[in-house]
Amino acid sequence: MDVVSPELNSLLPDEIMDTEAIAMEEELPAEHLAAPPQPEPDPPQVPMETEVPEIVSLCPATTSMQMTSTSSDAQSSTSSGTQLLLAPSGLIAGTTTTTTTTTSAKTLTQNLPKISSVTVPANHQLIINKVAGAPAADGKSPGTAVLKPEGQKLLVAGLSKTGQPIMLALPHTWNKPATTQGAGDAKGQPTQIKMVTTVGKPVIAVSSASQLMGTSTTLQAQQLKTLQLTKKPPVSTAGPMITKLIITKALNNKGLSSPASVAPVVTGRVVTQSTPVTPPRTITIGETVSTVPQNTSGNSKVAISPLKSPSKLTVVSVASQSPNSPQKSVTLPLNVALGQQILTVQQSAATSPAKAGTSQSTAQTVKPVQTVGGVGTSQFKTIIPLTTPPNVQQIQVPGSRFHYVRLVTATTGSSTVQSGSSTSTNPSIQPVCKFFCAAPSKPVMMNAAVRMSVPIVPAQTVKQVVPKPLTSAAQVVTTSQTPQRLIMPATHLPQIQPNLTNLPPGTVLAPAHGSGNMGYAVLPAPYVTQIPQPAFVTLTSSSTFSTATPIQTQARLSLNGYCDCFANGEFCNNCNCVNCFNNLDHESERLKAIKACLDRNPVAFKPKIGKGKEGESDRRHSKGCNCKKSGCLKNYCECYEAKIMCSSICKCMGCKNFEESPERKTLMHLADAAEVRVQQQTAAKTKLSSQISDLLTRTTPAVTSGGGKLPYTFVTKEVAEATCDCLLEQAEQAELTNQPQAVAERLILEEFGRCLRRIISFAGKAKTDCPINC
DNA sequence: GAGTTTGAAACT
DNA sequence: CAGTTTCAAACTC
Repeated sequence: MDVVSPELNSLLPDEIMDTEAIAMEEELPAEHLAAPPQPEPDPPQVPMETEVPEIVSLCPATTSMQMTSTSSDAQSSTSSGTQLLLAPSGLIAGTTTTTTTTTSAKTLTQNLPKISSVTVPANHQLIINKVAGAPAADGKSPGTAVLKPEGQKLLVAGLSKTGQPIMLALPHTWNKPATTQGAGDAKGQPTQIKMVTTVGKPVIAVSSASQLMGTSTTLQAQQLKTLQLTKKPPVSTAGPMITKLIITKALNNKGLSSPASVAPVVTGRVVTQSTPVTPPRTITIGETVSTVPQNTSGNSKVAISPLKSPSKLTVVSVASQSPNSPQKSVTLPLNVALGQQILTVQQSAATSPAKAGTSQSTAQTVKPVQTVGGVGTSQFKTIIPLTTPPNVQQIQVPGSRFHYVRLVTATTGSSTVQSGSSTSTNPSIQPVCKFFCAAPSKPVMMNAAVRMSVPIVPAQTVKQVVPKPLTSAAQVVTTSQTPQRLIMPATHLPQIQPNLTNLPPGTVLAPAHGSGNMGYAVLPAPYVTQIPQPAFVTLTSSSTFSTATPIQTQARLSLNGYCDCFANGEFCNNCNCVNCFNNLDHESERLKAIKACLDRNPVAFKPKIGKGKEGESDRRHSKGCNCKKSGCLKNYCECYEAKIMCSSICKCMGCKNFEESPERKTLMHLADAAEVRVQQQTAAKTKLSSQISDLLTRTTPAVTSGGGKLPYTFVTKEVAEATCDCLLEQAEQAELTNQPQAVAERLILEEFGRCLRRIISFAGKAKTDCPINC
């Protein structure tokens, strides 16, 4: 039984479709299959505190990619290929999903070949191991079972919005990308990553041979669809290296009618059936002959969409095509209509349009590749070109909230990624920017919404691609909302882990031009704003990065660690930096600085506040504070600032920021009291305003109804005299009774009030009785 | 708003 | 690893 230990899972981001666990699983020796693996000492990464892409799919970035729509078992196309099957994911995190996950998992297992174990760790990740020797066909074979006899692993990364578990099947041949990275990957052994959902419908598989071809057939609207991408690396010694990307997702398109049921698919096979709570999203896959002028021989465009924030669009472009490979023109416009979000992804090859797949794109045609699941909100679809796992590296940089992916391929093709204009309203993404310069956002609450459009093209391939209408074969990636985006170097970083699922919402990845490794960039919103025009972002290839090239000169002025914008992986925007290099104009310096920072401190960009170990508080400072004078009771202390107590890892002196600290309690009480006062004051003001407003609304109509000015009309000389008489009478009575002056004044004022009420009453009555004359 | 204090990060 | 320097936020007046 291969199970991710709870402890390990506790260290993993709940909301992340954790592929890291996958990598870890792969590292485990075979003998560990019988026993739960020991968690690694350190969490693979700090949990992202923001959104998590619902689904991240990768597309092969090498020579060719094909997309063809097939039935459920179409994915089992070419033999030795790396298959990635991504199932729709939705809300992954959440403690409340455990039950559902378990139930769904059980359902799943019923249709799967003998599964030795089904475990649902705390983070809702489930790894299912098939019993060795079970009569299950090799997953590579077309139409065969997903699980391999050796015991293929299925990882339930989470639950989709509809509650269906997201299964990620790991091939035994899966190798840790970091170690197997390399264009060669001469093993020639297929690597399969299959993410499936227990709920789904017949999949539309897209398979291809060399170029990204696509034929997508919409079996049913709102059906689960699978996109299979096949790619062949140009260099393969042991045989054709084919990377297949199969993405299956039950799309939840609110705008569409909900299907009665959807058949889940595992590698093209229906695993289970269940009735989705919500209608699956539908992504339209439109494929047309590439007509957009592009320099790149082949490219794939992938859009990764944000999780929580509907406004976020992540675009990952990674397809590279070898010049020698047969050109198969494929234009794959993907129209994703998700509420207000429309995502269009195009993939096209330069030549041979005749080979282009014929996928009908309709308004409801949906592209399978995407995912995203915002928590409880309509989300984007994330489409990520997939490379073979070994060629995928994750760069987790700025803050836990941003993850970068580096895809390394040996291809020379360049790719173009384009993102259309988008309107964003959400902000939940802004994850990280603890001190986001341009926005007042604070660490945990980042709600800086940024509208922007990020066209990206590979360096040296700068061509403008005009976003086209979403209608059919639009060849742009459009999102209604876009988030903060970061740009990261495609350098080879040791800490890079293959985890494309951790791509932050709004992440835009694009391949860098040039042969060899491909670079990807994540562009922050500010970055876009710096683009004077719909220009394209030129991405720097990894080759430009030299080892440990600290910025010692001017770049350091603003690219040092002191800049919060930089520390948070953001471009400076509207901040007060002097000689700022943290901008587009100094992209290379910035990238080098990032590299230098990461060389010094691999976790430099990770969030400081992460999860504590099991049994400890959920949140704790990752490094611990080092306060000496503040007693950890001032905002100088990062722990205190984060509203968490100091932990054992803190090196502070005279710490008073612990549970039983009287000083801390006092501060807390004072803070609470202050807050209560503020609330009370606010409430009082609100109430007073309401009363005044109410008084005006009640009295005014009686007095001024009909447009007349009754108060003035009825306060005649006689009325005034009568009122004065009443007041005098009241004064006399007070005097006769020897009332104190204060009491006398009060009685007089009360009498005056009564007089006014009578006047108003008469005025209103007169108005009603004689509306015309009055 | 200016000056001081403070602690993280960079640097040596 | 420890000490020093730099820096910007937090804090005080």
